[in-house]
Order: sequence, then C-alpha cells, then structure tokens
Amino acid sequence: MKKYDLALLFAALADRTRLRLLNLMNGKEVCVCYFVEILGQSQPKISRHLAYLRRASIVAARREGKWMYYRIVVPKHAGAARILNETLSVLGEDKAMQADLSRFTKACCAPQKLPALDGAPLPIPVEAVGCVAC
Amino acid sequence: MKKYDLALLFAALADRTRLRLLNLMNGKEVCVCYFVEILGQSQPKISRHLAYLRRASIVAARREGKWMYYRIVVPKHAGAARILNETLSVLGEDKAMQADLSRFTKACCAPQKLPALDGAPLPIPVEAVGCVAC
DNA sequence: CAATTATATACGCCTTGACAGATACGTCCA
DNA sequence: TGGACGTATCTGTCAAGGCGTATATAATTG
Repeated sequence: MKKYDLALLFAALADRTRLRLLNLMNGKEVCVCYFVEILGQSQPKISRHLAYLRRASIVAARREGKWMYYRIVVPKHAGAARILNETLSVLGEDKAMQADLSRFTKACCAPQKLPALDGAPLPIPVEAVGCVAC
Repeated sequence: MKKYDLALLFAALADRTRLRLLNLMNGKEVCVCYFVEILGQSQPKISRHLAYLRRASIVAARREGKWMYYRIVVPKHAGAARILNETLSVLGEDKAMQADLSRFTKACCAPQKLPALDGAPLPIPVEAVGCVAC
C-alpha cells in the first residue's frame, strides 16, 4: 500500500460523462462505438473522456483489429480499490445509470438495428476477457 | 434517494488540501485556526477550500464568538454517504493523513505552545456537538 | 469607538478541463 | 494502393479552479 494520489482518482470520477462510461464498463469490456451510441455523445468527446480515465489508470484499452475495447482496471492500492468499487456500486443504484444500462443491453440484443453498431463487436464479460490478458 | 450530483461530490474530494481538511474534521468539529496551524498553509487558502466544501454541502460551519467551527455533514443521499464514509476510512489509513492527525492531537495537548493556537478553542467531538445543534 | 483578532472574500494570474469541429492515425478491404 | 471505417488527437474558445496578496467583514477588547 504505497503512496497513491487519491485526489487524482476523485478528479477522474468528477465528471458525469465519465461516470456513465464507467457504469457501462462495469463487468464488461466495451467497444468505443457502443459508448458513442448509448450515450448519444460525439465520438471525440467520448474518446477524450476515455483518454482521461486511461491517464488516471482506472481503465485500460485493448485494440482488436479496428476496434478498441475499454475495461475498468481496479487500482492495486487497496483504499482506491474500495472507493472505486463502492462508486460502481452506487452508480448501479442510480436511475439514470440503470437507464443507460437498459438501453445498452437492448442495443446488444439487436445491434443490426442501430446503423452505428451493425457489425460492431459485442461487449465481452470481463471473466471471459481475463483469459485473453494471460 | 432523489437525484444527487455525484460528480460534484467527487469534485469536492479531488484536491489534496480538501482531503486533509476532511481527515482532520473526521469525528470532530474544528476551529479554522487549527487547520491553518496543522496544515501549515495560508489562512485564505484554507478558508477558500473550506468554502468549496461548504458549497458542496459536505461540511457545515458554526460561528461561536469570533471563532468558526467546521464539521463534516454526511449527505442524506445514501450512496453519497457511503462514498464519503469509505473515503474517510481510506484517508485514515494513509500515512500522511495519520501524520496530520498526530500533529493535531499533539497541538491540542499543548495549544499554548503554538502562538497561533494560544487561546483558541479546542476541537469538539461530534457526539458532544450534536447536543448543541438540537 | 478604535484597535485587535478571526475569518472570509475580491482580485489578478496562471493552469486545467470541457466542448465542438477539424484532422490525423491505424486497420481492413477492394 | 487507395478508400472506408473506427478511433484518437489537435486547435481554439470558454469556464472553473488554485494560488498569493490585498482587503473586507464580524466579533471582542480596550
């Protein structure tokens, strides 16, 4: 449990768009195009916020062909991990965040109905991704 | 559990000075002069950060004569409360924060040795303050 | 009341972040 | 090799935050 900049973690969490992104990533590795579609925000905006989260080391990116997958990375620092997990849990209780998730799962069931998602790779449960990383 | 701006809470927590202040306030109502002395920062700086925490509704101030006491106010919103409490708990495990606290308690034992604190009111355990509020 | 003490706010400066829009980069496919 | 597509970054603009310094407010004391 070495020194860790908690203020930096909180700065990363101090934006609604980033909280929505984290909520969508909770438990899965998600392709950028889904974020753009589900949050209805411009692609550069999504990308910038993902870059911010990456800089703060709470998400990691993985390229697969032309798609980028993002996933949450729980910090090594035990305290930071507790705060992040608690935050994810609180997000899960939020109505608006649940609405995002429900649009998300709906989109996953019929991606071909959304032009932007037709042909895009589905999110991958993190358990399954674990193998890829090894 | 109505709508609550979590991002605003995180913004309030996204500064080291404010985290140190919260850590010092944990469990007690503290006079501003103690913050200034223990953190070794300028009085206006401390005051501005306290104002920020007040704006974010996670601390409350009480005037008593010429002194101002600050204390933590746990948000009504259950999720926010969990995050704040978890944060305070994590702060308590941090070496630097513990060092602040140990200088704090030492100062309280012999305030007259520190010019700035000579005659200043000691911090008050929150349990005791509860009565005042009623 | 004037002076003093405790605290808050205003001001000016600089840095950072958020945004939209344009563009660059990386990968795949024809 | 040149699109086409998915994604990232650059540019410029604006607002907000952090700091030090100076000053204002509030309560107390002489």
